[in-house]
Amino acid sequence: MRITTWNANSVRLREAALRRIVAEIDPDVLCLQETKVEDGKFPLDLVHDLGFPHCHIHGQKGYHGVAVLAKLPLDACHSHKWCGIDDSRHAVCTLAGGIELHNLYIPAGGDIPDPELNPKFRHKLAMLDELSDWFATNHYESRRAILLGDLNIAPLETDVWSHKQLLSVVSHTPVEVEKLGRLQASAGWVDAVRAVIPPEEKLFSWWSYRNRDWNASDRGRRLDHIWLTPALAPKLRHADVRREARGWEMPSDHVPVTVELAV
DNA sequence: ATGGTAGGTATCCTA
Repeated sequence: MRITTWNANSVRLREAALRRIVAEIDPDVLCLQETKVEDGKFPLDLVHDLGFPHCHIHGQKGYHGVAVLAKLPLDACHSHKWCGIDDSRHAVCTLAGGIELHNLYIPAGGDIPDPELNPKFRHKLAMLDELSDWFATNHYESRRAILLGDLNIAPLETDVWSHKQLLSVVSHTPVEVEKLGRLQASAGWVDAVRAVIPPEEKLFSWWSYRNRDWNASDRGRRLDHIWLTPALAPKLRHADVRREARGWEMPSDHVPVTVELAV
């Protein structure tokens, strides 16, 4: 089973990219973030045409929005609200075989890395805390589950183009990395991509639109992740971060990240 | 140190 996560940055503008993801990666489950569309306007015809008869969409007008597209049936689809804010940032589905999939879009957190001064950064840290408590309380460590999505944090030094220059840039600050570590510990989540691609290698999944030549300057960050609970980790067979997708026509600023599981 | 681009919505917010 191949599972792909991709921050589409507006699903309605990415028909060509979606067709390419299906043609070149062929995921069984495709999880999207930043769909930026309310459910009534989600391009369902395209989803079915792409070969996904099943989906769980959870969107809102203009901002955020997550979706799970699947070749096989999805059970117990629902969504979560965090920090008392009704943003569309989390979709949950159970895959055939009883694997629970959590598709997350963590807040980017604004520009100022100070929770006192910046409510968006405060929200980001608070959501990480709530998620950590929730996964620990519900004993996910003993379950078969997948947590993936745009977590908007690059935890390792090799997950950013310059560790030193990004230490006070939101996405790589020590306080965020510590809280992401706490979330990872909440169920013993295994970073599936880094289990395949050595942590010593630089690896990015996002490049800003603001760089004139993203490929040459290569000022990227690894913001998109796929994690597995310990029970599922032995099933991991392959992982792929599709860097070339950043160079496609009408690209998202994020590229697809995929794992293959022997289930 | 600054500003650069993209997307959605309504002319400014977010990333």
